[in-house]
Amino acid sequence: MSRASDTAYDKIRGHLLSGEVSPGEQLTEERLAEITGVSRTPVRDAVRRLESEMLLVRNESKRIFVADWSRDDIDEMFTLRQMLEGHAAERAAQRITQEQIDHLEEVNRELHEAVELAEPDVASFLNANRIFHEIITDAAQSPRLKQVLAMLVETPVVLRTARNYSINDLQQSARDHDELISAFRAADASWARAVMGSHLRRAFHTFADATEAAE
Amino acid sequence: MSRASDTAYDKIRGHLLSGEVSPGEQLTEERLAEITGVSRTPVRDAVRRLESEMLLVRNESKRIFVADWSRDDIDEMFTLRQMLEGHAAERAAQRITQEQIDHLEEVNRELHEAVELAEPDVASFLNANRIFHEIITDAAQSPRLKQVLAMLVETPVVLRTARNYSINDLQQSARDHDELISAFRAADASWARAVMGSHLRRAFHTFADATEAAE
DNA sequence: GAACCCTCTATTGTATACAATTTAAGTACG
DNA sequence: CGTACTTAAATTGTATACAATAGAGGGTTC
Repeated sequence: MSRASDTAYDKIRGHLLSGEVSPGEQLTEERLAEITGVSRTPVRDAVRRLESEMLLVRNESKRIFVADWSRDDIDEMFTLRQMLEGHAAERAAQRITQEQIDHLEEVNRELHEAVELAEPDVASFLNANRIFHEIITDAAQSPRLKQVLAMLVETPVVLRTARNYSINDLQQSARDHDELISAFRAADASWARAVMGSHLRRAFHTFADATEAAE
Repeated sequence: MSRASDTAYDKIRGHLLSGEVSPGEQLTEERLAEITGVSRTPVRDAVRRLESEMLLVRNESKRIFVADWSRDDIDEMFTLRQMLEGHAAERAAQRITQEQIDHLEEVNRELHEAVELAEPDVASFLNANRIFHEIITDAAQSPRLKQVLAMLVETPVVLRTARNYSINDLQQSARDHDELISAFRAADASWARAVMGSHLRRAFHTFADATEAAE
């Protein structure tokens, strides 16, 4: 994508993830154009992308709204990621390079540091976590799988809930990553898939627990 | 989508599936606008959709090309569909209505008729097959899953190869559908998933055999 | 004749005006 | 009152002109 189109995407996405707008709220192309400082044309491109990520939805007459995510929606999203990232891990175990394993270790070192503080640095954790999963997706060497997974990104509610994750949960997540790296080193596709599966399923329950606690 | 945008999508898609254009061939927005009879704006929307279906690809400088599919790409596509449609069948088994089962039977009757002729009507077969799978995806009641599966549609090469499928393969496909309907009637999610899995995996080998035979 | 630079052309990206459609608001009529 | 009809406003869709960028070709220099 191009410059204006990308900045529009980034700004709108930031807006949606920050929680400045509420689920169900209507947005118009014009208003988004004002916010982002570009014209409606690149805004429309950005909106299309955000629709495919389901951060925005349209009603029957094409008007744009901030998506609302039920607990079941999020459950289903994690289930799909579990299938697809499990498959990605399996493929990656057979294709990953030494350089990529080194990169995984480096990123996971940062992730460990972020969660072993007295007060965990959740923003750093989320960032390192995202990069870690991206490296695996790339190592799977399937453009189609990569494109499909791009639609299943973190949702605003999951990102905001992450602030309430317990230190234990965050550290378990880091240990899952350690084990994934072991599976990749052993080039054991089945192991990699299994670890990725439990990693993502646990992530859903961590989210669900944190949500209940907040209520 | 809107009128001009939809007609552009349909016409370009038809063009790509018909085989009038060859893999790797460059297309320009302007030329597509001429073909479709609308301006570049809706053409750009249509191209975005076809990119997400990977019928079109862009090079590093954003120029548009007809996608080229290797055998491995198609293998991977069927594998992803197997996972996701298997999941869809599982969910559908727990949610499908009597009306939807009736609809599946009606569509599959047409499919049977198309493949039990002396000279099978492949176009009717493909159409009924597509509708059959769509009903199941709808019955799964997961908007996200539906959106993801929309990216994994038939490819030009698979559609063109279908002309070479043997009568046996086509009839086995119809029998798979019969068994899926049985699984839905029994509301047996595990059975539905298993049948869908073997159905799609066999479909890949049918394609692969037909391709080899043609060479 | 090969490497580099320059210009011209082809192609995609952006802004904007206008068209089409949908929602909202009034207003008349029962 | 409320219901239906009419008109106005809001919103998205489309066309088009222009801007930005990438690619191709051609010429110059060594």
